[in-house]
Amino acid sequence: MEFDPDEALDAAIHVFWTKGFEATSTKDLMEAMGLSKSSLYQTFGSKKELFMRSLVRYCAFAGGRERASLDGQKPGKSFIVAMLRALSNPDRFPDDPRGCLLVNSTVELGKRDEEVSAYVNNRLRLSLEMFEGAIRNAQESGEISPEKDHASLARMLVMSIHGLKAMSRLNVDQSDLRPAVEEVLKLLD
Amino acid sequence: MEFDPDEALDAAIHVFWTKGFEATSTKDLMEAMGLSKSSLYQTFGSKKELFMRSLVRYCAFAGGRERASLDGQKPGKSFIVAMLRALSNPDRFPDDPRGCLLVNSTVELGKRDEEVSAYVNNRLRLSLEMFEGAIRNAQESGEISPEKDHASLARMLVMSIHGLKAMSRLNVDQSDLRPAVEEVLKLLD
DNA sequence: TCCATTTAGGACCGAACGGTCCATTTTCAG
DNA sequence: CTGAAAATGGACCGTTCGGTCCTAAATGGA
Repeated sequence: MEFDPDEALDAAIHVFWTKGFEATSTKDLMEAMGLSKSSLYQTFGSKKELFMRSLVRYCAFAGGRERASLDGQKPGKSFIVAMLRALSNPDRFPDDPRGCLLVNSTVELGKRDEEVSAYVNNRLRLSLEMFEGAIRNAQESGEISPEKDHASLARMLVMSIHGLKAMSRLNVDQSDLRPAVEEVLKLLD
Repeated sequence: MEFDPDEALDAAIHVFWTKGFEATSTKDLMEAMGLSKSSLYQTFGSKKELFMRSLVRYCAFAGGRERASLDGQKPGKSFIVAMLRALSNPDRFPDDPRGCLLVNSTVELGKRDEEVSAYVNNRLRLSLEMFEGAIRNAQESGEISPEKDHASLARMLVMSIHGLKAMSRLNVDQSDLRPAVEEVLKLLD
């Protein structure tokens, strides 16, 4: 039976997401992915390579639902609001580890691994550009005051998301974070 | 020569802060603390206990300078502003790892270690209460509109700090984060 | 059916892990 | 100076780490 590399990657994502890179052992990965050690190394080369593949695949899907809901129209204020509310919704994927693999990786490996650092930096830039674009669109359509600084607003949004996802790693009542996000969204008014 | 346990702890803090718990080995600790393995285990029991001691000591000092600058007066809006600006100042301690050991520990261990999780939760509560108190003080003195919700504002501040510290782990230009913090501070007006 | 490719299983590797133990040396107070 | 306490270095422990390799079994296309 040929295994599906994407399914296997999804399982790997889940493990790395939950435990982090260092605390995940090859044994953890074999069991979660349902692969023998030989197949694992044959297919993915090394733990680190597998991690990078997982990270890339994770990013390809993260936030995809919200982006998809745009359905071709230009993102504006309502897109930003929907995105942040969705991110602060604890029931988003009931069975997945809370927090964000990208944020986790930033904190765990950002200072220690060049490859991860470079990749995450790139994703960060894309994310910033997306929000900047949405803010500018909203300014053109009059949803957001044109006097506001779209660059610093976008950075503020990205920073808030990082805070949200970092705090989600605690077993606190997630609903406590929604009002905080609502406060942040007031900056768009 | 008797060694100073506090100095040794400071060295341990530095290592855990930089590398995280999992990626720090006993060898790393011995070298950084200048202790033999025997002395290390004699004095601190285990890697985990040493980590907890480090975390507690870190917390005893983190933000202490700003709290000290209060000099007895009740914290208000200017305290909050000063605190967030100080936290977003990359040159705060030139030689220490960027980011925050508490936030790092939240992300790395929050979901996986009960003891760390409980401690960090407690710290979080204290932090929230401090900001809530400061906001209420500022509302009483008229610095902040009394119509604002001090609870969600405080959560928003704590969340922003988490975001700031998480993003600080990347080798990005730190000065990019200051405008984001300034945006957040506008919510206090 | 046959053969080449995949996959599985597990033995095996050296290194590093966290941790223990003890004999020796160093320190310091009386 | 002396003796107890503290610190050291290093041997040693079992386990696990990431990773390799080889053989045997399963698979699927021709």
